[in-house]
This record gives sequence, structure tokens and C-alpha cells, in this order.
Amino acid sequence: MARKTKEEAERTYHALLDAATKLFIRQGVAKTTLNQIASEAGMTRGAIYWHFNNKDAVIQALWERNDEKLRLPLSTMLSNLSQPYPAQDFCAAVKNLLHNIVLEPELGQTFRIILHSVEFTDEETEIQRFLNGKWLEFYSIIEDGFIALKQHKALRTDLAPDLLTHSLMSYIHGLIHSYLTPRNHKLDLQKEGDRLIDIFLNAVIIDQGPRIDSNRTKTKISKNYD
Amino acid sequence: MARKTKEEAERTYHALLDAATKLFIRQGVAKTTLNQIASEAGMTRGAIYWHFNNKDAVIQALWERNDEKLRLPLSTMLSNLSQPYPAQDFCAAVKNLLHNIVLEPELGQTFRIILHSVEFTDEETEIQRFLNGKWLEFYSIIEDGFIALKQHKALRTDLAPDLLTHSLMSYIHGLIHSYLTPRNHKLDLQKEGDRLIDIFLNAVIIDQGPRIDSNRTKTKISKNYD
DNA sequence: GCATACATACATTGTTGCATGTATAATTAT
DNA sequence: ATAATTATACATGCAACAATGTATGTATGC
Repeated sequence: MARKTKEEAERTYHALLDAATKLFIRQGVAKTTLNQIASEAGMTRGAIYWHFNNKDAVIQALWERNDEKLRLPLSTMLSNLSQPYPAQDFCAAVKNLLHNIVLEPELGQTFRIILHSVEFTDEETEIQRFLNGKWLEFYSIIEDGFIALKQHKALRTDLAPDLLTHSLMSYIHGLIHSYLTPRNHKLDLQKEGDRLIDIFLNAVIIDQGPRIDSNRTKTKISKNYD
Repeated sequence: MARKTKEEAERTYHALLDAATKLFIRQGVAKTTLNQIASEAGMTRGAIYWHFNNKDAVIQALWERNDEKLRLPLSTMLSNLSQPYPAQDFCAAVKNLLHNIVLEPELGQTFRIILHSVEFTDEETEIQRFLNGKWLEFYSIIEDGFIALKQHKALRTDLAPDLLTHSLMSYIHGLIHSYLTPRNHKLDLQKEGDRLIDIFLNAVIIDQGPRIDSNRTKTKISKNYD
């Protein structure tokens, strides 16, 4: 077929990723063939092999398309912890992360595909290496946040920042995973996300100057609920 | 070939599951063929198709073989919360769950396969339905524990038991996932598991009568490490 | 004698990767 | 400005393998 303009080519690129997302969500990565993806996008397999090397490269591109939607806000919010009560900002940054996933469908779907359909094996694959790199970026961002909190004496615990980072990331991972897993009894992250983050963070960080009881704290910290 | 005795047949059954575990961990479920599993176990595909219907059935059997190692201890511990300070037992039960995963390699490997290699799609597959059922069992066990704690006024928060259950399960899921994911910068669940559970549970449950500072609590609660 | 516990063989299907085709956009030369 | 050239953005076709499911064989335990 005829050559397209650069803009048209980019539109096909995104159409392919959209189609892949749709099919991956519906029937899984393993059961989705490159032919199906192409058809769903109104193309043939030639288009896919032009834009990507293989199916894993599609997944990788899927993440790269949504990466900065998550990383950028978190990074900027956590590196600008305001002075009187930095823990407030830290808390808000984490909540904002969940908000983004809940409010941006494409981001949520991409996250779901990554969480559920990428195998982590002992023989490290390329996409595995890629995702581990991305994970490490987030790890560093959050750890820096905890380190800053520690310097400002805003930590309630004596646990080391790296352990706190593992802990928080595990919690966030679990919450998102629970939210994105199709089950009858699902977690309503939209409604309860802020509260669930409050529970955890109240255990480790100090919200403002005076030590506050956790019952009263809850209403103080969460400004998004009444 | 000749027919085997029942004991021999059961040994092949387990040999097949062992082989599957080994290969799934090394190269992933998707890239592992039934032929490879059979060869690894010193059998042919005929043996697999005799014992299982397909690859998903192998995974399902893998979980069933390890299911009670997790569910039974948790269930018994959480349904027998001792009276003066039930939160202590609750905490111990959760820690014990992590201990089992850390100390029993087969259990950990099985968990890893389930976590990383089973796709959860919108078109619900059979193994998906199976695992969702298992998840619900654990959910109920833990929720019952929280309900009991609430009745004994051992909850520090006014959050509903179902939310607390989601929260704790997400956290545990995240911790285990982090521990079982091959990465350079991994979480040492063996060393830090108890501490990480303490952090979280101290935020929501009351350990014993008087309010205790979280620093001292750590050494009080964890009896398994010194 | 019947069911069991496999091995073996086969057919079928599908998917990947690549090679090739091709029409046009973009670029360069004149 | 226009012609020639080249790179682009796919479509199409093919070869090849590989994996699954199943059907059938078979020797033996029960």
C-alpha cells in the first residue's frame, strides 16, 4: 500500500496500541495474536512489524506511552515538599498517584496489563529488564521523598527509608492490583483510596507538629473527603 | 507402557508438578510447553494429559497442592484469637503466613507462578474463576478476624472490617509480590517481614491494653526473631 | 476381564518471522 | 520548480515450526 504521512503513521501507531490494550484486557496477552491486534486497528500484521519488533515490544510501548502520566506528577510533588508540614505533601502525592490511575482509563488499563500479563522469570527477558528499570525509577523517587521527610523529622518511625519505600510501594502495588483485578468483590479505590493511604501513612509519618491521635488525625489529613 | 501401581502414579503426578514448577519459574508459563514438562519429569505428554486436562489445569493443581499450607494455619490461628489480647494472635497469624512463604520453597515458587503468570482478563477463564474463589476464602478468613477484633474492641480505627481486609490483603500481596519478583533491589522478607507487618498492624489494631510506642512494640510482638 | 497409567502417533491449526512488493511522501539534485 | 531518488509505511505471501488435542495402542495392576 501507499506510504502515509508522518502524522498518519503516528495515528496508526496509537491505533495499534489502542487495539492491543483493548484485546489484552479482554482476552489476555497470551491469547491475543498480532493479527488480531492489527485487524482491530484496521491494519495488517505488516503495520505491527513496522512499528514494533514483537508482542513484548508492544507492551513496552504501551507503558512508555503512559509512563510520564504517573512518574512526572509523583516526581515533582515529592521533590517539592513544602516546609512547615512536608508530610502533607507526601501524602497528597501518593493519593494523587491513585487518583490518576482511577481517573485515566488508559493508564489504568495499561497498568492492569503490566501487572497481570508480564511474566517475571529467572531467565530475564528484555521487557522484564525494562520494567525493572521503571520500577527502580519509582523506587528512587519515593525513597528520596522518605529521606527528605526524615531530614525534616517528619518520620514517626525509626525504620530506614529503603524499608519504608519497600513497604509503601508494596501497599500501593497491592491496592492497585486489587482495584484492577476483575472480581466480584472488588476494592473501590475511587471511594476509599484516600482513606486507605491515610491509614498507612499515619503509621509512619507525622502529619503536623504536635503528635495527633490517629482517630482525629484522619479527618485532619484527608482534605478530599468530608 | 505398562500400568503403574497407584503409588507410582501418584509419584509421577507430583514429579510432573515439580517439573512444571521448575520450568515455569525458569522460563515462564507461556514459554513452557507440555512436552518440556513431561521430559523434565522423565515422562511423555501422555502422562500429562492423563493427569491434567491442559496447562491451566496444571497450574490449578499446583495451587491445590500448596493451598492448605497457607489456608489452614491462617484459618485456625485467626479463628482462635485468645482473650486478653486477641490482636497479638492476629498479628502472629499474619506473620506466620509470611514465614510459611519464606521458609517453604515450594510454596513460595507456587505463589510466584500464580502471581506472575496467570492472566486476569475480562473474559473470565476457568483458572481465573478458581483463583478468585481461593482469594475469596482468604478474604473471608481475614475479615472474620477483623470482625472478631472489632467485637473485642481491639481495633484502633473506625474503618469497616471489609475495608481493613482489603487493605491488609493488598499490603500482604504487595509484600509477597515484591519478595518473589526477581530484581536486583529486592525486599528481604525473611529479615524484615515481621517489622513490616508491625508497622501496618500497629496503625489499625491495638496490641495490648495500654497504648505502646511503636518502637518498643516491635520487640514485644515478634517472638520469632531475636 | 476391566480399568488404569501411561506411550506413541497423527492431524490440525495457528502463529511467528521474514522476504518481498509497492505506492507514495519526503528529500535532494538540477 | 521540477525531476529524480530514496526512504517510508505499510500489505501480502510464504515457509516453517511448534504446540495442542486426541485417538489409539498396550501392558499390567486390581
